[in-house]
Formats: sequence, C-alpha cells, structure tokens
Amino acid sequence: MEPIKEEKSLNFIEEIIEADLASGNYKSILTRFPPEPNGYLHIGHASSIWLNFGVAQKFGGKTNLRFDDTNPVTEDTEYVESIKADIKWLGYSWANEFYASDYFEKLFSLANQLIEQGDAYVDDLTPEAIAQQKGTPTEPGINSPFRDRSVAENLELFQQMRAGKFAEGAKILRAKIDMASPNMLLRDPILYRIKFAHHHRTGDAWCIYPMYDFAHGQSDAMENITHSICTLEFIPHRAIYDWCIAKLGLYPSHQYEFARLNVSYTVMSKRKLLQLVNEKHVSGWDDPRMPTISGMRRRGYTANSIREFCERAGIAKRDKLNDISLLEFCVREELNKTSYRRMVVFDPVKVVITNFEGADIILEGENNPEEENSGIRIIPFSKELYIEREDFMENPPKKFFRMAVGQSVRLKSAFIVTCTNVIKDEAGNITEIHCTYIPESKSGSDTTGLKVQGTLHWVSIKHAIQVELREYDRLFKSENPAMEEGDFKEYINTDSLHVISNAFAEPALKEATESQRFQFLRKGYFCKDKDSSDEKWVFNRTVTLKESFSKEVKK
RNA sequence: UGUCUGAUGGUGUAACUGGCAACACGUCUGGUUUUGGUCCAGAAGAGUCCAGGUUCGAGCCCUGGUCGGACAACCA
Repeated sequence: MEPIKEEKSLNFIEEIIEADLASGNYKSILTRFPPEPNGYLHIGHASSIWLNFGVAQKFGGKTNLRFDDTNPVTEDTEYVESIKADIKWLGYSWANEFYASDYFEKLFSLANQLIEQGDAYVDDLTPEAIAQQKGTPTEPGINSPFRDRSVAENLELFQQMRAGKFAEGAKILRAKIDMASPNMLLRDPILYRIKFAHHHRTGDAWCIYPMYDFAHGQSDAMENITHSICTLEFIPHRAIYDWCIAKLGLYPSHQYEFARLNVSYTVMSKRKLLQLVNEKHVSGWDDPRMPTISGMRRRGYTANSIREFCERAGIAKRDKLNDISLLEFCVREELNKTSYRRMVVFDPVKVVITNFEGADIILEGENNPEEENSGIRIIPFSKELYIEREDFMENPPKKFFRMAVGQSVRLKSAFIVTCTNVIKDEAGNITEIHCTYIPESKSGSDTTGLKVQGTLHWVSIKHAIQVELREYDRLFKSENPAMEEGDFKEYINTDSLHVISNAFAEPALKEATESQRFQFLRKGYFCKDKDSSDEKWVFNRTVTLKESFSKEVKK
C-alpha cells in the first residue's frame, strides 16, 4: 500500500525538533512565518516558508503567519495582500493570521514592566551621540548620562513619549544591559522610538513603535511559538531575544538560525529588488525576470517546482549560493510531465509543398507524450507552411539533422518531406523552400519504412496565429551581484529581455489560458502572459529545453 | 584588537553520531526516440581548510592555527 520511501536524513532544524518532541520538551510544535510587509516575497522567502510550514506539517504542528509590522514608514497593505496571496499560491495555509501591531498595547505594558524592574530607561541622547557612545567591536561603550534616571521618572517620560509630547528622535527607550558587552547588540539596545507616522493598521493611534528586538521575541512568546526559525544574521540578536523573555518571564520560545537561500545571477534582498522596481530596471515586482514569487509565477514557474527546489537546496548553517541550474531542473522536471506540447515557429521561413494538391489535411498530435491520457489536438496541414529559419541550411555540416536541399526530414505529427530547391530574392535571402511530401508517411500510419534523422516543428500558414514571445535571460551578468565591488546595478544584464513579435503558432494555442503551461516543441516551456488580449497572444518563456546541439556546435 | 558563526567534488546537501566519503544538480560517453527534449546505461570529478593530538580506526572527538561571513540602523 504505502510506497516505500527512501529514508531521508533530517536537516538540523528537524533534528532539533525531533529531539524536543522525543524528550517531551514540547508536546507539539508551533512555528511562525514573520514577513515584514515592505516588499514582495522572493524565492529566498519561499525557502523559509517551506521550512516553517513544512517542518510543522511534518511533525504534526502548526504555523502562524505574523506580519512584523513595527516600522510604519516602510510598510503597506499592498504588501500584506501580495504576501498572503503568494503563501497560498505556494500551497500553504496558516493557523492564525497575526500582526506584531496587534500586540502594541501589550508590548507597551511589557516595556513598562521592564522600566519598573529597572531594566530599561528613557534616553535623551541624539542618534549621533548614541552611536558614538556605543563603542566599537573592540572597545567598550560608555554609559549614557540618562542611564540612571529613577523608575518613576522613566515611567513618566515613557508615558509622555506615547502621548506625543516629544519630537521624533528626542527620546528613546533603551534596555539597561551592559555597555561593555562584547556583543554590541547588548550595549543598551533601543526598545522604542518615536515616529509620527501613519501605520497601515493602527493608523495614528501610536507615535512610538517597538523595535524588532523588542517585538519579535515577545510576539513569539505571546503566541507560544516553540521554534522561532530565522536567518543567520539574527544570531547575535538571540541574546536580546533570550534576555527579554527571561526578564519578562514570558513563554520560553527559542530562536534557531539557518542560512538564507541565495540563487546565482540574481539578488535576494528586498531593498535591492525595490531599487530595481523603482528605477525601472524591471517592469514591476512581478516582472518575469524577478526572483520574486509573483515574478516567477508570471514567468511560468509552478508552486510545486519551487517547493521541490527548496527541498533539494536543503537547509544548513553556512552561507551558500545555489546554482540557478537546479531551479531550472526542477521546473523542467515538472513541466515535462505536465505541460501540453504545441508547435510555434519563432523565426519563420516559408515552405511550399510542391506536390500537395487538394483539400487541407487534418492531423492529430498528442498533447503530451509523457502523460498517457492527455488526449490529442487537431493540427491542420496545407500546401504552405512555416518552419524555423535556423532549421534549414544551404551548406549543412555533417551532423545537421535538419532540412537541406536533397535531405529528408519528418515534420512532427505530419509527413516526411524532401527539400528540392530554394527560392531567393535579389539580395540572396531565402524566401521559399520547396519540398515534396510523401503521402504514405503520415504520422501514425507510415507505410514507407523510411527512417529520417530529424524532426522539425512547423505550422500551416493560413491556419496559424501570430503570437508575441518574450524570452528572458538572467537579470545579472555576475554570479553573485551582491558580493561584487561597487554598486550591484553595474552588473545588470541589459539584454535580459528578448521580444519576438513575429512568431506563428498552431491554431490550438488559441485556447490557451493563463494557468496553462506549454512546451513549445524543441523550444522551451511557455505560458500565456497577462498582457495578452483577444487579438494578441503573448507568451513568456519559463525556461528553455535542455539543448545539447548548441553545445555540439560550439565545439 | 572583540564577540558570534561557519568550512565535505564546480554547486547544494548527506555520511545511522568514531568504521572503506554518498545523493542530487552540472559536466562528459554511449543507447533509445516522430522533440538534438524525455528516458536508459555509464564515466570523470573531493580524500573532507591546515598542523598536531587521542584512538586499532577521525570528515566526525581534543588543541592550536588559517580563511570566510555576521555585528557599531531610532531597519527587519
């Protein structure tokens, strides 16, 4: 019954959870995915989503979605909506939808608790002064002159901060930890700052907002998150995370860190992606060249292939750069099994079947040879066809299994044709290729016994529809633009979009919907773009087919 | 000059916790094929950052180095 699955080793997070469950530390687990709504989700987030939701699923636990919305100036509901849509599209559902801003009141009272305990104080220092007194990694910082204010005074001041009595930057609330700590984050970190900014959820109810370090751990604790999984750069923050929970006596959530997923030839930071959008290097967050979930979806990537990629890329603690070829493998693997085959000629040259007379012939082509019950579609065949200009050569090299004068090829799902001659214009360009066809060689009922080396895709001119194709190349010329010298934008590949407006497709493609994925025979995987209309068909290339011939040619 | 953190084929992960370094992607061969795709068969490629130590035995343990990354935002 149950298919025997190969025992796969657990990643280090799963090992921790398994041990926690086995030891009885926890009866069940609760994770959370905590995006800040200040940008669109990208493939790196997909890895985190896959981990947080996947690990909970695997061990019978649940996952909360919690928006980390503690900085109103960068956050927006547009992002909230896109993030929710992307997570759903990836195939995950959250147990609860929370917002850090839901906890503002509670967080405020926790801050007061800290003050009462003598563990926090209001500081009047300027940002510059604070930075200066912070010390350096090798030199200790010095105490603020306001560090020893009385509890009563701190309580009063903090209350006034909330009441809007002070200007932005005039006062902050700091934790009283240790200005000489070797961990710089522990040198009296800022807990609250004043911002007279409109919040996407709480509106103008607040003018003080908690910092990440005071919001995240407490939010985890309030939700009883058992395993709070984040990326490596938060390792030094764990000390504050634990400090707050201990001082406040909250539920002991624990933070674990893993290395974020990176992909070669792109960038994976919301700040950088936002720049690409704002400075119009791409058409938007969902530009098919973007590593965003929405961009990849528009390009034709499937949720399944993205999850598969995350799984294969794995989870570890060392910085890594995943090869884009693994992502491409994952999407090809799925699309090969699931997508319908269609014929589209990208760069047409006319072929005349000189011995073809009479009515057009209706042929059938299988939708997908990899899928038994995928059915067939109708393909009309007539006297005048288009084939790919690159599929004909006047002086072919020896391993050219395509069309040449005197050479025979199979037209996919149709007939074997033999090229007899070509017609050229005055400039010497080929305008027509003349062929004869063998009526007995019809696909499925071939009685000729002939074997030909090559099979070409084609369309019947009078039945074809004109389509626009958009081919995408990598967005950056550098394997790791973020690590290069200078501005990452210097490494943008300015030739990453190639539009083909004069391509012709077989008529069956008229029925295409945006959710369908196609393999254009011998060319690649494509999907219909949202820019399409009733009169215009636009298709995005998701990924090419593997191409060993071009490698052969390069030799 | 501090603290934290990491190091296994080109890339990414494993190695049942001390027992002949494995899997995937990529690369290369050959076969099949009405897609130069898929599929099938096979190959090359690391001796585990370095040096010591413990041990019958070390990628795993110990010591000391080296190199990489993070940390001095009123960002998350």
